[in-house]
Amino acid sequence: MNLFTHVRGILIEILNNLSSKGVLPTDTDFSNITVEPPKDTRHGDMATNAAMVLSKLVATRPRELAQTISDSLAKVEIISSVDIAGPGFINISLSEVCWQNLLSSVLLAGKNFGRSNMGFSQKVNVEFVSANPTGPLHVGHTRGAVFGDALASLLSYSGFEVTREYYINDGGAQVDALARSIFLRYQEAFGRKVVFADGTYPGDYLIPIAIGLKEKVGESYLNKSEDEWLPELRDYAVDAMMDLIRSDLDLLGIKMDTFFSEKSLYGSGQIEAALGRLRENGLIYKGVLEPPKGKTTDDWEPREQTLFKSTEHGDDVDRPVLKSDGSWTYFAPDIAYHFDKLSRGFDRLIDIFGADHGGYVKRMKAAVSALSNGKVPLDIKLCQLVKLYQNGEPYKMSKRAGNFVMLRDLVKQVGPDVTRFVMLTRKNDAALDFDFQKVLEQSRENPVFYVQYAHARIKSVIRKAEELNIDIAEQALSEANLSSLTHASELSLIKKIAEWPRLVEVAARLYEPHRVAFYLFDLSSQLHAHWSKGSDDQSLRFLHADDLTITQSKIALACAVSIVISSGLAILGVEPAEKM
RNA sequence: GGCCCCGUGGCUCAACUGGAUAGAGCAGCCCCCUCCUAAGGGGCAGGUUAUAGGUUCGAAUCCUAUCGGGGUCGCCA
Repeated sequence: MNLFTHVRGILIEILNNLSSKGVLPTDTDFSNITVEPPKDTRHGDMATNAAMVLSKLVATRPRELAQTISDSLAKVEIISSVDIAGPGFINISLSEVCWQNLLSSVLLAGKNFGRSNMGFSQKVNVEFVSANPTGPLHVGHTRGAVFGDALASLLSYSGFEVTREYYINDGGAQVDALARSIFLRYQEAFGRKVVFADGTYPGDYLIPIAIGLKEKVGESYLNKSEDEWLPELRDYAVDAMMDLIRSDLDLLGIKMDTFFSEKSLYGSGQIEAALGRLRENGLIYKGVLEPPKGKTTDDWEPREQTLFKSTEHGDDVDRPVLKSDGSWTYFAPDIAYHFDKLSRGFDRLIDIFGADHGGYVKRMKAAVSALSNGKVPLDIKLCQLVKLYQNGEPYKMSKRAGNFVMLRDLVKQVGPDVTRFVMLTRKNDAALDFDFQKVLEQSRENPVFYVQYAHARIKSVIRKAEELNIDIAEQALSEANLSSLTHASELSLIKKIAEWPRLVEVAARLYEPHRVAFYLFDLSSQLHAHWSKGSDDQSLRFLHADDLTITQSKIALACAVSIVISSGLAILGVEPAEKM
């Protein structure tokens, strides 16, 4: 349960009451009235801006209105005190019993504490990674992969029906280049000398693929012309690359629900159908674009093109859908792909792009808006670059030198948990520094270890409690007598736990899984602080061999913290540590 | 030049999308293990939120301009 929405409900009831008494106008909009934890805990447990928001409507001073509202709030059973502060905040404190009861309900809910139906089972499609099938994933893809997967988990935790999807760019010329590169390696496997020209892929990862090809087709390709082997080899190549990519994703624990092939859109009439839909709405026309403003226009020539009128839907310029040779631009199958997503009945679409694709955001949104008549929102989250460091020194990657750091090498070196957590400790639209050494440090500077250590400490005392014959089942703990949990440090730990459902809601609404990581760090910090207080004040320790009732109540608290930590880590895709 | 993102203590970042005295970690100084995991905790110090205006009860957050950093810019996907 979310105590904040509960108290907000009580508040709204009071406000409705004031409406019917004529103190407030009838049909007042209460939607921007909030009940939130105050920044400073000395201000109480919760604060509402109600009086400040509403005072304009009734032409009274905020503090005066606040008095009226707080008179009613003070009568509510779970509320222990109400006061008015600053420009008209109403600060609310809840009774100790209320917090103790909350702890019980957390234990009763177990790992479901924090889940919500905020999404109303709406169908959401999260498209992410979608790397070109020309090689294994590298670090550049990793952030988007982790972000998309965590966002998908977060949304599904919040009651959305989520599909994880990968768009395979297997339609373009790069697949030909890939096939030719494999053919070179294939010739090499027969001892021939080969040269990798510009535009081919010289990476070692193609060697085993070519050997596989040799085993499959023998010598049969050696003396054939390109137009004979190329069509077959294209499919073989893409399949092989997608196997590589799938196994890379596996290393991070990412399972896609759907792999959607760009190629499948060609020759099936789907691109024509999508563009047909736009044409019906009068959004396809032939015209000449203006040259880009201010940019050097040496090679610019006015040219008539088939254009999508994306400016009708918020884009800056209209976008071409046909090349001069009559084939589609990249954008055309992308429109068709999103049209396909719409036809599959999703209520909202989310695309995760690298920041270098920021220029496509407006046109893609325009396309979805046009195709769905503005009914289905497309949200595009951009992931900024990851800068690699080795002991504080920038780690240089060069595509030409071929020393690109691969996802699998990264994960092999630091492990999937560290990779995932660290990638999520920054907002998606801020650049991220990733230092191979620092992420393995075992200190407070490393959030992964800090959170894991908190969890391991809790698990350790729970194991010891079990040895004292305490029933550590969540059900039993939820029924324990918790009235001894009255110390400020214990109550503030409970209050931090109580913020979890609200935090999840905010993070899900804003598509910001990093908030989960920061919350877990905060919660762990409080746990560590509380733990240390046990050194000065024996009564705060979790284990009391001479008083099992007290011990049980303390273990209930510890257990609730571990529940929230593991739920949060589960959203991030990180395994909680039992021991360290 | 157009568009998008970013600018917060010496460093790396938060700030519940407009709330109260802007919070953490690192680095610096001081302190805490006969005691559930010190891989931890407590304290001191450090800020005109790039700059200048504006919007209002109230701005790091919204608007305008300027400066600085990154990305991107008509048939490459």
